[in-house]
Amino acid sequence: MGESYKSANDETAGTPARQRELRAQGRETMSRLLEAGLCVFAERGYHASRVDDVVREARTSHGTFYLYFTNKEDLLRALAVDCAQELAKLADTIGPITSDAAGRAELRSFLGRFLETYRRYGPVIRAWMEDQVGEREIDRLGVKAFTAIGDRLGRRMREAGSALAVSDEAAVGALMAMLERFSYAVASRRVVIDDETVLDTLSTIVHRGFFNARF
Amino acid sequence: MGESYKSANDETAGTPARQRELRAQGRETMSRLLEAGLCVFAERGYHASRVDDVVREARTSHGTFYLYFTNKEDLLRALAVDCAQELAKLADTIGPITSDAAGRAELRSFLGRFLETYRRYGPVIRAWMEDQVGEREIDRLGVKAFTAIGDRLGRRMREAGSALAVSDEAAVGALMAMLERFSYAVASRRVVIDDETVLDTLSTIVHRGFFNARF
Amino acid sequence: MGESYKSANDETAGTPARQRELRAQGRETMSRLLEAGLCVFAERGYHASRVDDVVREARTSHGTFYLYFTNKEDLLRALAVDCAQELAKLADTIGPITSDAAGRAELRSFLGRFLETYRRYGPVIRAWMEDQVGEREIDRLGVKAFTAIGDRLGRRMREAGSALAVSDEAAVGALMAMLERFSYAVASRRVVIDDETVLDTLSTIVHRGFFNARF
Amino acid sequence: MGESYKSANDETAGTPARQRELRAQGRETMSRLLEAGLCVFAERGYHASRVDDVVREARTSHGTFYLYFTNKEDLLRALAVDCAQELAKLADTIGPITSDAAGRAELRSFLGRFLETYRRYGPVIRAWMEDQVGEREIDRLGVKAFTAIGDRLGRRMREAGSALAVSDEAAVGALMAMLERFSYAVASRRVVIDDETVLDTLSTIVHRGFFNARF
DNA sequence: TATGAATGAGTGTTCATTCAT
DNA sequence: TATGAATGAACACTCATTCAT
Repeated sequence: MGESYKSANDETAGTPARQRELRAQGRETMSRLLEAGLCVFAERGYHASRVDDVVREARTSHGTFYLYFTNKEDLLRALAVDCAQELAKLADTIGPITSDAAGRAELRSFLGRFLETYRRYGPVIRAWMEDQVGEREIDRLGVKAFTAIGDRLGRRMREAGSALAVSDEAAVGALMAMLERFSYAVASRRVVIDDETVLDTLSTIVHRGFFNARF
Repeated sequence: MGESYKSANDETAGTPARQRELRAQGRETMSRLLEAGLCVFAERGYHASRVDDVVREARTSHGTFYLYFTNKEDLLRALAVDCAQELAKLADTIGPITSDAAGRAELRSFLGRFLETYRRYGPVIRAWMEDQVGEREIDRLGVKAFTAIGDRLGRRMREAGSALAVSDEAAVGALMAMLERFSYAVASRRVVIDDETVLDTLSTIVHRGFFNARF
Repeated sequence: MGESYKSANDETAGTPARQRELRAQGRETMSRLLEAGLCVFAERGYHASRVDDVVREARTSHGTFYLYFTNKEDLLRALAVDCAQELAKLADTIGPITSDAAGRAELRSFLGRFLETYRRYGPVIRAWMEDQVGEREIDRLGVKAFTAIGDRLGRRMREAGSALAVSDEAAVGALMAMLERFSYAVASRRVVIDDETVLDTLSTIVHRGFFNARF
Repeated sequence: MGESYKSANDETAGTPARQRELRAQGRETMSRLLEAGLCVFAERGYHASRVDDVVREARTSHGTFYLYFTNKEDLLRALAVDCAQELAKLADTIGPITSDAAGRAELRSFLGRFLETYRRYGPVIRAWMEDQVGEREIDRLGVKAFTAIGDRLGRRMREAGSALAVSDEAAVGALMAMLERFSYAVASRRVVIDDETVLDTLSTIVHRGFFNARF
């Protein structure tokens, strides 16, 4: 990833205050800052992260940071744009999740990709879920991205004939909640279990709980 | 709740630096501060909450706060002690969750109580789950409380013959993750669904996904 | 000592804001506060001492303190009055310090009494010497007391024919400086030497340095 | 002096939290802060000095202060390092103090240099002697520096055959006490006497009292 | 394009003093 | 006479942001 400086013109996120055109060196610096943001936010969480930490991680200076981002939130926004894009792609790849073994495989595959995405964009997703963002616009990106995935999963549930859940909305909400928080636990090593086990267990549970699995 | 000033001697949490004897007025003020803490933390989250907000909410002064708590963290600790106690009680009440309708009823009842507890102590639980606490001791309280519930639920799963989950630990982790985050979504009105629907849906899903429900 | 509550009417120091006449219980409380002041000031120094410490030491309450003293400084003033009185008495007892053995004995005796006084009133004297007092009046007490002793010692020097010191004023200043600070070192156990040795050494040195000792 | 930013690497005192490389401007600011510290501490004493006073004196901002020192104590530490160094140098220069006129001249010269050092570093020395420092490490610097001078003077006393003082330790203690406190009195203009007179008087007295002077 | 330096509003905490009972 | 409770001004320290080079 890390191509937000390409989409900068469209989104006005992660755009240097004055300059638009970035040369090689500029792109390199910005990329380093984005990466550092991801890294520092992951360690401390967005709120507790200091611009100072980011700058040190990116081996650049305070002044330089504000050459590329108007403030700390702007860095988050840039990352959020990338993350939302990634999640949108992810939503598109969710194939039919049938009640049989094939459905379970599809589900497992999706869960794996979600976990992977969380591994990279976890801090952004956390900021969304933990309500750390003070700005509508960024929040909206998250809501939109999660809604896209949730809607798709909801549709797949209905296709699977999983009518037992009283409320689709509640079911989808519960599923997304579990996905997000458990991914956090796994990605942050709060829960230490190898990925295979995690995915096996999770797909089984979700398949049975939400997708009417038969076996 | 709000009786931490009773258990103060045992726990030394939420106790004025020098173990003062509190009279009626003092107990009243302390109780107001605890309540205000819960309220403010719920609105803004622990980290973003200012001592100033808490004292304004409690209609008292800045100085008074430090008469009862050594610092902001100490207030959190006091609340955490209460919360942990509540959760411990909750863990004890989780009866057998069989695969039949009775089991589902038991599960639903537990989920309802959990949600209720979350409604009161949500901010404390959030602080635990979102890793906002800088202190081991407080964290330990949370880990212990959640472990107690998780262990109990895990035992109930095994009793229900729900052997399909590859890893008990992963399953319990996923369940707790869903419980915590979905309760947050519901309690904070980020997801707006009436409690009955939430509980119906959740108990069905969890019953099927984790407790081998037959129907 | 501790009779400042008797002289209260004359000095208006250490006098309760409203009441003048103290009954037995009142005198007892005030005395406890004075003693506590001495004790706490000695440990932490006047400036660093908290009213809270004094009150705790005197096993009484915050409110009570302000029943007897208008503020922290007022407590110091009360002690300063006592101390000044003591030092004045001390000044009167300084007999002729001749250049012979008898003079040295007289000197030693004075030094012993000074050290004793320092043991009790050290913190007050420190406050004077370290310029911790923000109030003219209290300062004046100290200056007056020290001047009285210094004058007397100066006279004894001249009587001893110790004309070698170029400036009487400077000599007296140096002597008082040594007395005060060395007493502090000894009384506070920063320098750990038994009193006999201290007095032997000091009297010898001072006798030779300031009083033209022959032997 | 004021070269603590040079010795920063060795001592880690007075160094910005994160070891920054200081350019000309930075060094200039730091030097201004050190100078201001000396100035303000001298006026009010270390304890009573406010960081605010220091930055006002240095004509800089509150935030800037914390760019160079982690806290008020750290500023004191930086000054203490410089002061200790200066005193160590001073100790090395104390030549033999014989009982004759030459010895008196040597003594007078030392006293002059001590007074000069006190004029600059008085507040630091005061902080040491008045026990205002809450930190072992800084204290140790002072003890070490004073011990070095005291040891040297003690040796010179013994060389001078001044065996009359019962206890070397007590004699040295008394001498250092006098030096410190009288220097304070002179440097702070509490005692107003011109330097020549002070030095003449002091050297005579000390020579006779401690160094067995013959004349 | 890069950087070290400077800033000041915001926040946590202490403590002398006053108040109500 | 005694006391626990309350207060708020004063101070230390942080950190996002701006500035000058």
